[in-house]
Amino acid sequence: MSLNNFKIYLNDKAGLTDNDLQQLPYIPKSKQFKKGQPIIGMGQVCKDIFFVEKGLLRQFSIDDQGKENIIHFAPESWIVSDRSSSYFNQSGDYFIDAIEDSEVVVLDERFINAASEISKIYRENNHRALHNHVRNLQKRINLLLSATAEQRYLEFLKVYPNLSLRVPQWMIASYLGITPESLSRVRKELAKKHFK
Amino acid sequence: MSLNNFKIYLNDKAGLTDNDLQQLPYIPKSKQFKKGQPIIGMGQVCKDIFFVEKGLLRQFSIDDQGKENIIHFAPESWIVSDRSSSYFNQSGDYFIDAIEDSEVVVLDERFINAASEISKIYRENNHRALHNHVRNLQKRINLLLSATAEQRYLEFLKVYPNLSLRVPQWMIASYLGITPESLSRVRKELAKKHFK
DNA sequence: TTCATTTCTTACCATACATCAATGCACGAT
DNA sequence: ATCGTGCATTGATGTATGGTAAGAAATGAA
Repeated sequence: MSLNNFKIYLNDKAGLTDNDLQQLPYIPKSKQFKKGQPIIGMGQVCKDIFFVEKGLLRQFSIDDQGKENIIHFAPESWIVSDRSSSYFNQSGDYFIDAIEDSEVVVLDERFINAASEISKIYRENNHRALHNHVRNLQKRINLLLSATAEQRYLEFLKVYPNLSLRVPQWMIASYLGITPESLSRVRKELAKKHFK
Repeated sequence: MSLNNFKIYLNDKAGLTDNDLQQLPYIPKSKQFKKGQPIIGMGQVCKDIFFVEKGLLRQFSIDDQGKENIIHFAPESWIVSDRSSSYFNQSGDYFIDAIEDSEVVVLDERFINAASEISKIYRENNHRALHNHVRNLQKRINLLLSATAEQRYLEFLKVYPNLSLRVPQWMIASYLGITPESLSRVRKELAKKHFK
């Protein structure tokens, strides 16, 4: 419960000084989530931002055929939220749940608004982070438009190093937009290549 | 050169009052671009935002095999920019060019920063617009992960109504992540279905 | 207009990935 | 240990989309 990662985030990424922190309405606490436990469900309006102190979350949608599509993973020190829902007050299109037992800091609207009021730096960093998010999403779109399953898998390994062992393969497959069977074959091919 | 759409944008979408406008360092002018003319090239650092007063732009990247991938189209009153490049001062990953003869308002860093300083509403709207952008990108990823070429084409028709006749089919195909030949076949199938 | 170039369509075959089904393996519950 | 359940692998086959090539149609230039 030490919230080390979160403190680093507040200082380094968010840019909030100790002085700023004292002006906030409250200091966020973390919540525990068990493996498999939902953090938000589809259809809920979600105004919170989730900071992952420890563990691993995933954000995904479920399409008409009932198939899960994983938008992204969030390991330690990453942030997730259903921004579409939070900003437009519409019911969200996404689920978030825990892949591992996780410790998550929940930042609600009040906290975020207060931090934005208090600190220009926070505002700017927030904006920058959003731009970075857009950058990543566009890159993902590019890959989905043009890359093969193998290329997308290799990119996944780059974007999420160390995650390939923590995430079950069928989830990775879902993230890549292929079936678990296909991913298995891709991995087999890659293994073959590396022995040559 | 009346900049009607742009004025509507400044008032309605950006939320800048007449008073705000007078405080700005300058009032942006529009530039003309001929069909096919580049607006920014890959590798350039781009700190500008482009508002389309009239005409039609596209944003795209070019992958290793030299294939163009269209990220999105921007008809009248839409905005494009290479946000990844503008915010991180890195060379951009994208091209923007004109699909039709176009009239484009170029908003540079100075303008955007000034407007952000002057108006809290502008800042908030800007932020909201970014969130909306993220929402759209995520939706696009979802489609690319799970939908067939036909479903993606139907979605394109919804997102960009009236554009299917203005954009050459090979560009639509590029946006959808399929070949022009496949799009041709998809359209044929759809026509067949509608006659029954 | 006429000619040249680009875009669209169609046909045929190739390929990547999906689907289905069977098997094996790991891990937790009892 | 034993069973059950979910996950990963493998093979056989199906299907959507890609690649190539040719001709038709549209567009643009002279």
